[in-house]
Amino acid sequence: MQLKIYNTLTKIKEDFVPVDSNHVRMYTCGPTVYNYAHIGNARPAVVSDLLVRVLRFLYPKVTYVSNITDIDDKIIKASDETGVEIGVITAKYEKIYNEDMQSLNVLKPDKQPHATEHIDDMIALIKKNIINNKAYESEGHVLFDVSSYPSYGKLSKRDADDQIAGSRVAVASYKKNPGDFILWKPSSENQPGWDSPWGFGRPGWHLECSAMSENCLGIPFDIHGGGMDLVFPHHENEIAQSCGSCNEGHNPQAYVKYWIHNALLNMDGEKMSKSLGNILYIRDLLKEYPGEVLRLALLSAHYRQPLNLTKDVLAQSQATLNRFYRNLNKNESIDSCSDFLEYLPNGFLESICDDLNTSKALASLNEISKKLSSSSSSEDKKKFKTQLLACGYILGILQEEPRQWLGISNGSDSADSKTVEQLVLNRDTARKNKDFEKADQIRNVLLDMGIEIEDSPTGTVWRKIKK
RNA sequence: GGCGUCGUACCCAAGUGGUAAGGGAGCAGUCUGCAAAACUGUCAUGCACCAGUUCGAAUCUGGUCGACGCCUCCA
Repeated sequence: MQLKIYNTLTKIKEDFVPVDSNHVRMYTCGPTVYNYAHIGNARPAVVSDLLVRVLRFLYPKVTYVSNITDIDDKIIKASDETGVEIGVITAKYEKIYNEDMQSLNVLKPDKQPHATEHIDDMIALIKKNIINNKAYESEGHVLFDVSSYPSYGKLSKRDADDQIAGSRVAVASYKKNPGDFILWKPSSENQPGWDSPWGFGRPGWHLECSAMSENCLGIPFDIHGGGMDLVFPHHENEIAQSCGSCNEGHNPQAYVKYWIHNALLNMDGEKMSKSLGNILYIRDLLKEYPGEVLRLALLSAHYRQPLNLTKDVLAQSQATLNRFYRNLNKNESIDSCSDFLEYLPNGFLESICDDLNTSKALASLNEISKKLSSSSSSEDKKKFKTQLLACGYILGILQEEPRQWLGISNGSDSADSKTVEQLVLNRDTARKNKDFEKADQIRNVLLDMGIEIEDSPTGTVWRKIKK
C-alpha cells in the first residue's frame, strides 16, 4: 500500500518515497520541559506516533527520534522565578511528559536526545555555517545571515522583505538583516552556558533540532513533524542552518524530504494559549478521562484540521470506545489471530495511508465492529475480532482488557465486590419471584454505589461507573 | 501590512468534478418485568452567500460575508 502524506514544503499530498526504503527515519520536535504538558502538546506526539505505527507496518526498519529541549530561555525564566535549579525543573517535567505520553498510548521514540547533551554538535554546526559564509559573529552573538540562503522562506512561503512592514519586533543592533536569527548568544555568569569559540554562551532556540536530528538520523532524513505554529520561524530556520552547514543553497530537501504539521487545538474556537488562560493540562484531563479517550478525541478529526476540544467531543470518544470494548467483551471467548497486523482490512489501510485520514478509518472500525457483532459463525467472529484489534493497534486504541475497561467485576474477593455480588444475587432472587419492586429498589441501591447492572440471557453483569 | 486556513444536519466529522461516509444525540421499532446494552429503520434535493466555468460543482474560478491562525514564547 502506497502511503501518501501532505508535505508542507511542496504544499501537496505526495507519495511517500523514503530516502532508504530499508530504513525510514523520522524526527518530531519534542517538548521544552519547564511546565506540565498540555493537551495541545499531545497532538503532534499522538499524530507522529500514529504515523510511526503505520511506517513500521509498511517498512522493515523505522527510527523515530523526538527530542527533549532542556536548555532554553523559558526554562531559565522558570528557574529564576521559582528558585528551583534548572536541572531539577527539566528532570521533573521530562518525567511527567513521558508519563503523560505513555498514558496516551504514545510509544516511546527510539531515541529521545537532550539538547544539553549535544552542545558540541551545535557548536560544530555553527562553525560550518561560518566557514560557508552563512553565519557571522557580531557583539558576542553568532547569527545566521538569511540573505546568504536563497531558499529562505520556502517552507513557510514567506518573503522576508514583505514581513518587515508589519513586524512587531524591534530589530536588534547586532543584526545585518532583520530576519537574521541567533545561533549562539552570550550567557552571563549566573546563566547556564558553555565555552565556545565565541565565548561563554548558549545556543539559539532553533539549533538543537538541527543538531540532534542530524546526529541521530543523518541527513537528509525522511520526515520531520511538529505543530503548525513551528513552521515559521522554527522549522524555516532549521532548514536554513542545516542546509547552510552543508553549503546547500537551493534544495531544502538536502535536510528533510517531507515536512508534516498538525493543526492546533482550540478551546471554544480560540487557540489554547497561556495568555488566554485556557490551557488544559493532560494531568488534569486524566483525572476525568482515560488516556485512550483523549487519544481518540485527538484522532477524531484529521490532523491538519483545527480541533475544538470540548466535553462533547470527549464524551463521544468515550462512548465510541465503550461500544467497541463492549463488543470485544461479548466476544471474549473468541481467540484472535496472534499475527493480527496481517489482517488489517484494505479499506482501513487505504484511509490511513491517505494522509492519515483517521475520520475515514474510524468509519471502517465501525463497520468491522458491526460485522463482528452480527456474524454468527465463530470463524467470522475470529476474523472480525482480529481485524478490529489490528486496526485498534495502528490507531493506538482497544489494546486493554475489555472487562477492565468496562469496569466489569472479575469476581475479585474484595469486601466491596462481595457486597455487590450479594446485592446482585438478592435482586435476581427477587426477579425470579416477580418481586420487581424490590428488584428495582436494589438496582437503585447499586446505582448509588456507582454500580451499573445489565441483565442478559447468561446472567447479570455489573460494572463500576463514574459518578 | 504580508502569508495562510476554515465555513458540510441538533453536535462531532469525512468527502476536493459524477450526484452528500461514519459517529453521537433525537425519533420509531425488535428484545426485555422494567432498565441498560444490542440490533433494525429514520434523520441535509442540499454543503456560508452570490455569480461564473462545465453535460454535471460541496468539490474548479471570481467576488461577498463570517470565524481563525502565523509573522512575538508557543505543539
